[in-house]
Amino acid sequence: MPELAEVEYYRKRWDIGMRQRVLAVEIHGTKRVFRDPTTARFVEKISGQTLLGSHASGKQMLFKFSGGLWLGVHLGMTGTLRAEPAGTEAGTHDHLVLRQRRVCLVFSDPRQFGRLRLEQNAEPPDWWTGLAPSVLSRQFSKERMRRFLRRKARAPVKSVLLMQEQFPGIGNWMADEILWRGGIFPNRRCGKLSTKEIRTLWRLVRFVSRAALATIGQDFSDPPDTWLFPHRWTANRKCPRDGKPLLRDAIGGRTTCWCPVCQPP
DNA sequence: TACAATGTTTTAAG
DNA sequence: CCTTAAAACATTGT
Repeated sequence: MPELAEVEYYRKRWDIGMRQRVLAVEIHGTKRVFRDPTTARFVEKISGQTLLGSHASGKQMLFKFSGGLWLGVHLGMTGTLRAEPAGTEAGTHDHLVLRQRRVCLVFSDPRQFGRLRLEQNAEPPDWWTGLAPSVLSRQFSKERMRRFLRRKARAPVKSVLLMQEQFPGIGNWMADEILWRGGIFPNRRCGKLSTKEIRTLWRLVRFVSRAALATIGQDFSDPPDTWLFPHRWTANRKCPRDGKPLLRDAIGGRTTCWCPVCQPP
């Protein structure tokens, strides 16, 4: 589920534990979310340390603890973060629980496509500092995006929007939203996009990201009904622009929803 | 029952 | 070496 704005929302769930010491750590250490050996081995080191900061970059999160500990969190498809009253028992899919005096901070992930990592260092880990710049930053220039699309000339634009190396935080629903707004058929090859369409895409990547952060990212509220978002999974899917039935099919290996009128092949 | 689910990584093929 | 497609991962819900 989590894309850019959902990740931001979940990141803030742990704010309540900021500057508070972690008294105990509970894990489901054999689960796939602990696939990095160092994390599984050292995660109990968080015990006794204090949560000092949190950051989100695309779909990645990094939590800073005293003692030079950095906890990396990726939510995969079904991961969530939440805070519960102290003493709450861990549920089946609560793979990491950080117990503090007043609350416990929980990472939960039924499908376990998510990932936890832990490093100890004075500086943030390399995997974090090497992440692609935010689509809302100045570094995400039209020129940079154009070069990327040219490199992916034979791939469907839908697949390319999901590539985190260029579009950090964009996921399945955001990609569909961007293409629907731009009137671009999701299976179009990137090399065939016009200069005008590329400019439109650039603008919409930023617009949808910004607007999603302002709604979902704040309080998990749905974007307005004028968006594709609330319509794309409903039984009787209709385009909010023209009322025509929305189509659904796998494009680039992912279920894609589009309007055949707004987004002709 | 069988398939699909807002994601990434690995593997294989071109 | 580069790009692209497909399978794999683990669980739940329709």
